Amino acid sequence: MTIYDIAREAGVAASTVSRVINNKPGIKAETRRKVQNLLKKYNYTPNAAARGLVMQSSRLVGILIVDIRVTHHTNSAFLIEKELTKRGYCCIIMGTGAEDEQKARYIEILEQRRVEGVILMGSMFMTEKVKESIKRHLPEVPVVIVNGYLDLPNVSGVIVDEDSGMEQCVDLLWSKNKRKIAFVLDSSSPSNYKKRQGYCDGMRKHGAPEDALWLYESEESSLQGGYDTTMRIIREHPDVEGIIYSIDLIAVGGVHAAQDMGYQVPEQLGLIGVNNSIYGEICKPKLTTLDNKLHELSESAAGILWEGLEGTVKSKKMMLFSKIIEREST
Amino acid sequence: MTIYDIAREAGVAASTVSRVINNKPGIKAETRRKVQNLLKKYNYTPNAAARGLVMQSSRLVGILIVDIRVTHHTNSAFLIEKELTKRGYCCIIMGTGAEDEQKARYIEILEQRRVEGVILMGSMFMTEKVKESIKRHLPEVPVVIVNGYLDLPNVSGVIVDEDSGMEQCVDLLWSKNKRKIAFVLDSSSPSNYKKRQGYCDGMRKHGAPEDALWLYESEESSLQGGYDTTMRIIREHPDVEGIIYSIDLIAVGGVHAAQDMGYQVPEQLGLIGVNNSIYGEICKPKLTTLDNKLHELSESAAGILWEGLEGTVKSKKMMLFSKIIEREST
DNA sequence: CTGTTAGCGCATTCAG
DNA sequence: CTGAATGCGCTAACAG
Repeated sequence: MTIYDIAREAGVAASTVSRVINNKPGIKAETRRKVQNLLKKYNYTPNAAARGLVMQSSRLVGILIVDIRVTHHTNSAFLIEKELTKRGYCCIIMGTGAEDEQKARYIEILEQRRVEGVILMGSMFMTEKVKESIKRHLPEVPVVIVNGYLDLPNVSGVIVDEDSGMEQCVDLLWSKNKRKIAFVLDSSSPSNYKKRQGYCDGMRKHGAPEDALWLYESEESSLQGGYDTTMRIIREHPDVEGIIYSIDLIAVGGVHAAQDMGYQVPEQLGLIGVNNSIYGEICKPKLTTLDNKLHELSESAAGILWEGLEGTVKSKKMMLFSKIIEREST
Repeated sequence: MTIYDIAREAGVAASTVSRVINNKPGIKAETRRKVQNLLKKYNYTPNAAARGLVMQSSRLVGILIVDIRVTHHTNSAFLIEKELTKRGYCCIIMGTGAEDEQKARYIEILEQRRVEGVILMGSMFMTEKVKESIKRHLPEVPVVIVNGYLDLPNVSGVIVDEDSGMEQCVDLLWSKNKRKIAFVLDSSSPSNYKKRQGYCDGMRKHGAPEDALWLYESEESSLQGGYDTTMRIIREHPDVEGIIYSIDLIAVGGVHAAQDMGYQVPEQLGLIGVNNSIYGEICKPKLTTLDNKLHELSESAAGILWEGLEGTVKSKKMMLFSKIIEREST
């Protein structure tokens, strides 16, 4: 069903139908009514591709997420989608996969769809290949990275000070007389490296020698990964007094391991996660966590993208501040 | 940058450029090379809207999710997207919101984008309004509902026997000498009503009188909701011996409430959730849960949609069987 | 092997 | 107030 089909049956020209569809003024009430009836009768819906082609605009925003199973990313996407949908844009969410190749590939796919704005979810998009792909395929379109940044004229970033947040976590444990503190990374991402850096800085600030920096990496970013890694820490350092994890989920695995090994949490061993996620609330004892302000991050990102969509595209960098939520595990 | 721009600079016709782009045979190697160089030089990418318009095909599949924050739905979407992307389709995921109006609205949006297939995630899409909207806007396109079904010629459904699964949960508690069993609903959805039905049937099967059917509804589908509802149950029925919840998350809230009230789980009070989610593994004691076969459900849905995309569209109905994962809470 | 032509469905001139 | 003509970027049929 096209406007021509409608036009023919209504005995008018296609342009008249188009005008009715778009609520343009200057149509006789009777004609309008007649066309509208036909529109309804045939459940006519305009073809977005054709319309986008002639209007030179798609009203499409792409949201790229490395792994849509990751709760804190979909939570964020949810907020952003709500915000942008309210403002008349159509959001399409896509899971890219972790490979750099794929992330770059999806940026090209977004160009093919001629999106007018892009949200990149997470620091995992801070790579050279992604940067190159944006420069190549979307040099004029506003792009906002949630918890990341790339130095390009059309790319903005909203980041959170996870490094200094981590320092505060070290401070917190230190204030509870925990001195032997390990750090566990769940995966390789710029955000996680920043956290690790914050841990190291915090430890050094308190005068800890280099060999007191116990750095661990979990095999996988899962409950089991956190469990296994914590077991390893306890085996290698039975005198450990505190462990900071790069995300809540593996921290919860750590809580389980500590309990299975008979360590009292928090008296004997203080545990901290990151994200202020539901996992920390489910856990028993409830997990102390670094709130990295996901909600505010998303709202800011949506706001900045909105500015870019409406006005002139420019690069912007914004920082938010994390905050410790102290619960029962410290 | 269009094929005309490329054609002009290459000194050939646009159709030649098109042929090169689409790897059609019958182009002199030299011409092909010359065009390809220009294509690369300008980072040319075809406009999907224009191509879709002339080819009468979008290679687009829409995945509708009521709330993209719900883990078991995004997990499912992840699997489906992976499957369909592998097969050359571009998946766009959208969060519709819970209102019936919105769900129907998004179906229209999918028609505008001329998608070639649709996945509806969850039984929440089993409503008259959605059915009407499909009939109106997508009567020819293959639609697959994950854990649901609508009686329309182009709609298929993969469902799981959550009702009989629930009966088994009752059996399990009964076998542990729990007789006073309550049931908690986390939200209104056909899937949840089926679960409730299964609970009722199970209780009756064991000869429980009607007034032994303790039906509860949580204010909200959250940890807190499960906690509060469980508190209410304990207050109203201090002699309760078992509680079955429609999803893991609120069951975990129940575990917390039971512990806070000094009930021994599982000795005194047996608790069961549904979904076999990570929440149940985090929880202490670990939650017994009804595995509703999310993974298989998703794979089947992707498979059925694939058949519809490639062959003739028809309606199909498929049933999978749930299975109890017994852990520490029963 | 390549160019010309037409048309996908729509919005927007410009006439009338 | 309405119609005819044009073009958005692309592919395909038909010539040559």
